[in-house]
Amino acid sequence: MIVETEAYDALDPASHSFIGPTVRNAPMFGPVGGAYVYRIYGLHWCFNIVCDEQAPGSAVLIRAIEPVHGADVMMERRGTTRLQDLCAGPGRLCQALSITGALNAIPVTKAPFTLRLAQGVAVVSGPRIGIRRGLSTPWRFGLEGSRFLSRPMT
DNA sequence: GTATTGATCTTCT
DNA sequence: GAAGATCAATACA
Repeated sequence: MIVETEAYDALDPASHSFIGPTVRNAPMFGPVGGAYVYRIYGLHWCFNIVCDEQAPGSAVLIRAIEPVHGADVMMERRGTTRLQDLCAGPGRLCQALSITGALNAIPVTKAPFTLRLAQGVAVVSGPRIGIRRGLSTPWRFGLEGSRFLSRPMT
């Protein structure tokens, strides 16, 4: 279950789409529902879902998930058995779910992806993580009280 | 517990 | 050539 996200759009200086379409960020300007997967710091992958038909260049970074199914497989991929360390962080969840650049630009509405809407969850917001001061908009969203966030929402 | 640093690739200057 | 939507190991308190 997705428990933490961050929002980016083309008007946001911290967004990859801010500079306009390039080879790397092309999926952000592609069809809504597409995956945007990019490498960061040379070794981790980050997974976004393209959104907002009315505003090209918009996407949501998935920052943390709560393991509900297949924790055993995730532990094997991540090399840890600590539940809180499995998927709490954009790079970690990609390793846990085996998301790589091979899935870049693929619609998340098709295999190997499956998305379902969560029911009755309370969402809170806060400043984004890892964005330089002044650019961190309050566009981070998390499940209230979740123990599986990459960082507390405060 | 917090702080620091290395890993190592892609993109843009 | 520098910086980055990060993580894990290490050093120290």
